[in-house]
Amino acid sequence: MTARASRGRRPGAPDTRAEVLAAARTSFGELGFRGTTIRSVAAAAGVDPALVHHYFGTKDDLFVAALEIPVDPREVMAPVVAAGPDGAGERLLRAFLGVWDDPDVQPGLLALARSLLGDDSGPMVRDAFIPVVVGPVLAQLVADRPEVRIPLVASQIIGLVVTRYVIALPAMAHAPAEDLVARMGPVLQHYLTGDLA
Amino acid sequence: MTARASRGRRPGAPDTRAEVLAAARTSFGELGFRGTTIRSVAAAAGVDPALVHHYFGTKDDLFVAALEIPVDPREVMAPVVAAGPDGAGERLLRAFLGVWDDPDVQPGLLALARSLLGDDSGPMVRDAFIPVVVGPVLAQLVADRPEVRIPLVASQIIGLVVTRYVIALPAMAHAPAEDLVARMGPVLQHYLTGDLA
DNA sequence: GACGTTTTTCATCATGTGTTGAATTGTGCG
DNA sequence: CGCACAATTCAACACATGATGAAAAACGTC
Repeated sequence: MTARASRGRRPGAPDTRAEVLAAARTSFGELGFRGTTIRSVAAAAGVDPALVHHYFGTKDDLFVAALEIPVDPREVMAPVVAAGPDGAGERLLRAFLGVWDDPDVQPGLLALARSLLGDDSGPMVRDAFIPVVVGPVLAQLVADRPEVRIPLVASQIIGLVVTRYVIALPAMAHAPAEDLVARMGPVLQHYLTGDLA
Repeated sequence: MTARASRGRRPGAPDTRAEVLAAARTSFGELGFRGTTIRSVAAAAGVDPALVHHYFGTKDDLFVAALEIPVDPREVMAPVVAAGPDGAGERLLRAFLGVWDDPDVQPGLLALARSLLGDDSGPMVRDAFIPVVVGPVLAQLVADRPEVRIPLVASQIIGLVVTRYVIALPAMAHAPAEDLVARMGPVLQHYLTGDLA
């Protein structure tokens, strides 16, 4: 306790730990969890594989560290839901794209998405992610029959994520966010509050 | 040529080869290419791993064998495009769901989709699958600006595939096909021929 | 019954992986 | 300087996987 000041070596001038984490993020985002190897991450960071284990423990630990995202979904969505259902489709999309297009956040989100889609984590996203995280937020925007409308909204948003970020279809990946808001916003609005046959 | 009739042993009464192929299909569909192991496929078929190699060669060969699908996309889509743009959204969706809901075809398609999404085959679907296979078909249904409309259609259909088959959100997975046609058909129609802001 | 062919298995190799623990280097503090 | 501690690397283990080639088992044909 008594001013147990640090002795010994200080963190290296180039923050190696951060470089390893960044390499892990992009690798997880591009190749998924199984496709990413500790050795390849270490190589990308110009470092020995054992160092990766030294900083982050097991591979799973490294994965959750790579997923750490400086964004609170509820905080982002608060203004969207606060403004009521009118025009919610476009605001929802704008907020969503704002987060995903942020270069600081995108690698982590991509890693999350890639693994949720690829590595047999169907149950994860089906039983936890959608119902617990995004479900309650969308529920406040929906006109009625949320059990029907929310999956429809999810389907269009997931399609957007896959085509724009995961697969990166040129027309989707390079389109300005506002173009997508204009084209897909009405569809989301329809799913949220429109007539549902 | 001269009635070189088969001598030796005949194919086993329970068609082992077919069982191995079926096991491979479901495994590739549930766990993707990387997640599937030759040993697990052999175990699921109650068979020695070497037998898998004996029938289908390498793991890649097994994969393409598992993808063999008794469906010609152009044949399925022909009536859809033949009837013209009116109501094409609903017809497109109906034909699509008809194929995917066929239990004979679904495992192979799932394996294909899972791997296209998961195993870093972005370039594959981006540069080959969409432009070559589905692009030309959709191009015949589109009002104008195909480079904008086709990706939008793709995004909604991919969202449907992911939520209904890959992730299997209950509301999407258990919905009767006609319900989905009624709810999402108009959206596809809008992407195909509607006003695009 | 004996041969030939196919099916099926056994034993094995080479490789890549996650992980670990000891050893080495480097830097600041007394 | 020399000590303490952190950063970093080396060497190696245990394990799973894809793949191979030879042997054994099953079955129809002559």
